[in-house]
Amino acid sequence: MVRTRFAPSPTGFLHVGGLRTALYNYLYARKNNGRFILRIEDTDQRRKVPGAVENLLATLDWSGIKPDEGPQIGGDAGPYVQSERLELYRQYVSQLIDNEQAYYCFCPAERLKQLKGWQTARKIPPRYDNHCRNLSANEVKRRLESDEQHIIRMKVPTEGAIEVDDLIRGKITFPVSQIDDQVLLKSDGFPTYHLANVVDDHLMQISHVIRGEEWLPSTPKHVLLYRSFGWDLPKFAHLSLLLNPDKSKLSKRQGDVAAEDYRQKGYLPEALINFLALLGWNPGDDREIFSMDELISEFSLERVSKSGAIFGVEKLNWINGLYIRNLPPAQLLSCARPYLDESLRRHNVKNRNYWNDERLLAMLIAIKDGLSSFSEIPQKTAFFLADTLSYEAPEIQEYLISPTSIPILTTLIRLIDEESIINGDTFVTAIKNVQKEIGIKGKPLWMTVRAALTGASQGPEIHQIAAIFDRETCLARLTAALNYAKSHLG
RNA sequence: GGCGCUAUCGUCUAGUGGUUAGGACAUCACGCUUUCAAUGUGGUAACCGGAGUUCAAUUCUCCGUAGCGCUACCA
Repeated sequence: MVRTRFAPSPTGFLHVGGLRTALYNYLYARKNNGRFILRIEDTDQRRKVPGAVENLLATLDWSGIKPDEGPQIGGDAGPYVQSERLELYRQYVSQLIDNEQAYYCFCPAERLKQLKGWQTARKIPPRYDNHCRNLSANEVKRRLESDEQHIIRMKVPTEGAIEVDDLIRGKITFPVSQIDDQVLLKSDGFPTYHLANVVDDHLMQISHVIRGEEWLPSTPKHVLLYRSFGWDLPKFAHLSLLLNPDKSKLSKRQGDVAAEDYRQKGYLPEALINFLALLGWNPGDDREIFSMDELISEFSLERVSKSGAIFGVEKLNWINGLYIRNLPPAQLLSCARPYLDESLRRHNVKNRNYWNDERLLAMLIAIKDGLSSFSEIPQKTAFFLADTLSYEAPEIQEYLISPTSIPILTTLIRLIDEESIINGDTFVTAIKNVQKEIGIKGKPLWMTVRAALTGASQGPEIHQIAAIFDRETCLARLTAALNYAKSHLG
């Protein structure tokens, strides 16, 4: 039975790198008819952020990754929050103490700090000096009885090598002499990551540990722990890191790193997932677009690449745009709703009778081809919603403050005024009739109308715009532009 | 400093002991469109360096270089 897990610590928001790790774990479990477990690693009380767990769960849920076991859902191997498993770790660590594979350490933090300073000053590798490794049983007993503050350290062998067999990278050898006597239990009674993750992965019967590359160097420590306990090893797979455009580890400084940021910016979860899946994995052929179900049936660890990948927003934009364009109208409207509301709010639109769903959807359809994320909606819809347009841009004045603008607009207004109903077709016919009447054609004609209607030199087709506005709005805008032209042409 | 990982177009990547080194994004040109997009066609663009193995290395080996990670009572 394949069992994978995603084990974030609740120190903030869900990092997109973490989301990718979660995704690969999820895909691998689903692909192999296994189970995907979510576990919260909150063993560092100081770094705990209120609300982080809830946020994590919500964002994961939004992304479409659904754990089979975890906090809130439950499961046979719970609890799934490490701070609720303290007794378990204490129990297992005392087993190691009994077997002399771990020992009490009474070194105060101050001494360790000094030691480290001394070592780095002499450019020797900072290591614990095993000061408490060989304390006599009597001394340990005495100091424990006098309630001296202590931690528990793993007794790491002094020589030999640990070979880790990684599913993505192959065999990797680590000299054991490089490994410190790791802290297993902290003075506050909480376990360190190393202890907790080994105990939990074993107890939760995790078969494949798929995690970030930053864990590769500590894997031999974990292997040592599995051995000390006499447990079978899970399989390991270490994923490359996600990077900034300058190849440094993906960080807040250079853009958005929280999955939540992308959600807020109007990226569809399906698009983010699709993009993330391709960042380090490929199907072996030319396909680029995958639904979650398709990813599940195609995924394999063999096709995961070893090198770090830059999180390039350009391609995400392309994928997201593609997903937006393929959205059925009803979904397009519901996904865009928050951003439409923002647009309406910005322009202080009160007349929701006029801007009803039908009209909003038509507007959305008019602009959606150029959209790479929903957050562009307020900017792209501004000219539809604004009460008054600005004609100050040079490329607008080129057409409006021109000898041809007054005859064009005057004639068009008259022709439209004669129509009882204005839609895309009748509006376009009216423009063509302007051409017939006054002989102005081509760009000067059409761009003047566009400028008058939108205050911009580019946008959706005139046909579409006119279909969205009603007769009165069309007339009002043309008249406003005509007045502007008149006032500037003397 | 020590240990480890990684190295193909600007980016994500495919691939091979002999290939015109393939695709996608981005970019450029053209077509479509009386605007902009979307879309279609085409173009520019890459095997980190040096040795070795070999008839032949981008591919295998070693060395170097660079980038990254780890080196906490953080995960």
